[in-house]
Amino acid sequence: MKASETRNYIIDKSYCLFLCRSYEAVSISDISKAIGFTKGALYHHFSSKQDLFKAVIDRHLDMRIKAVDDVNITVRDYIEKVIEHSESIVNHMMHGELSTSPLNYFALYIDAFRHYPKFIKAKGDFIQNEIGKLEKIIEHAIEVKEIRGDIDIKVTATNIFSLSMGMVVDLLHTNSTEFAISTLRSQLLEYYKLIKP
Amino acid sequence: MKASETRNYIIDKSYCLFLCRSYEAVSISDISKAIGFTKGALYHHFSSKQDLFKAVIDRHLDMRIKAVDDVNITVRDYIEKVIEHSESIVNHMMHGELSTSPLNYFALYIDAFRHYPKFIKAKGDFIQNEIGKLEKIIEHAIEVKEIRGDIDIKVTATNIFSLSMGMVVDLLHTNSTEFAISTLRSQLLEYYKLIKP
DNA sequence: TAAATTACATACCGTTCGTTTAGTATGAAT
DNA sequence: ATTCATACTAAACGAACGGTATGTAATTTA
Repeated sequence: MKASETRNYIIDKSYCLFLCRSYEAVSISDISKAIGFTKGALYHHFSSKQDLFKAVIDRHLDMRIKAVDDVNITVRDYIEKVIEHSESIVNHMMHGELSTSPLNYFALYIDAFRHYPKFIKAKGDFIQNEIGKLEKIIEHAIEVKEIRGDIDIKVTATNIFSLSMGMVVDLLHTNSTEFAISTLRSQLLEYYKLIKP
Repeated sequence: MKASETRNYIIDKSYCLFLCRSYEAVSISDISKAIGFTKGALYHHFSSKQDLFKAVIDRHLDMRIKAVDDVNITVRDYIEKVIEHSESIVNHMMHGELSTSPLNYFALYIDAFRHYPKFIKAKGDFIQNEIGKLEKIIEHAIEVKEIRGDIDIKVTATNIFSLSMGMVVDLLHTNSTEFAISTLRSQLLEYYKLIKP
């Protein structure tokens, strides 16, 4: 098999293991069993366990979650897009080929933070950028009088962002995607109701 | 030394290690070095690593975060109490005797979820209870016309709760307690402004 | 077609893992 | 004074850890 194919194959299989257990809990032997190759083969493609882990994170956790690119949309549309996007992510988590708990995704993020320092910085920048976009959308919405003008733009953006983040805490305990999504929808729409003129 | 004292001493020392690294990453040898006793002594007080870990969680993560007991307060007071309470927790995290990142607390929660099944249930119940209390406070606030009557009580309670949860995401990336707390305050007060009559 | 490189397997390295077993001071109770 | 449980130490257990050295079949290159 071609090297790059095998490499990606190993990364994908390892991803499943790292996702369902922790970095430390997954051994090289576990991985070699899962991929059907020996440890020697594994170390032919990756220089160390950390090296493999970083490759896993780069491939599977670095895909930027751009729910919305266009900043020229209404807040209402933004909310709808965020809900749609959250739904697709959650469904992918829970009902995808490897159905797993959102808790595992959190855990993988934390593992990435701990074992791959650059990742935490990238993630922080991403969030800042997302909120920045949202601020512009809100600013525009005020101009066209979609929402009230007496609100704090920065804080409102943070609030809307926080609400979508709150969903994940929800998911951690309920384990029902339908409930979590419908709750998120209610929360965002309630907030939208409040900031309408 | 008395058994119970030693036991608690071991739990406290182990807590520091489990907090700063993960369950798997902390070995029995690490712990025995930290406590200054041999591994044998450790196994005299605890039957297994898991047993010790559960004791750590019971002692250090089970202290219910009851920011507010009284449901006969205004929403405004509730918000103030939540901020105060969050501040004290965050300060304890970052500037306590063992100054650590909030990320570590998250990680410990996840470890608890994974290695101590009953904990996840207890935590879910606790959150439900907290939101329930908040609902009563909001209900009362509507009656006395502190806040608008046209809001959804359940959703509003969830929203306020989500905002405080959003702070932790903030903390994960900023690492500045002052900023996180002041952001939380702005967020909650902005929301309060929106639900005022 | 011969040489060189790639892609793997096999076998093993020293270390550390969680756990157990046997033994020893210590202090209280009989 | 003797018993006896308690609180610990010391040493070792097999298993598993991450990693490596060497070997070999297959593929590519010259």
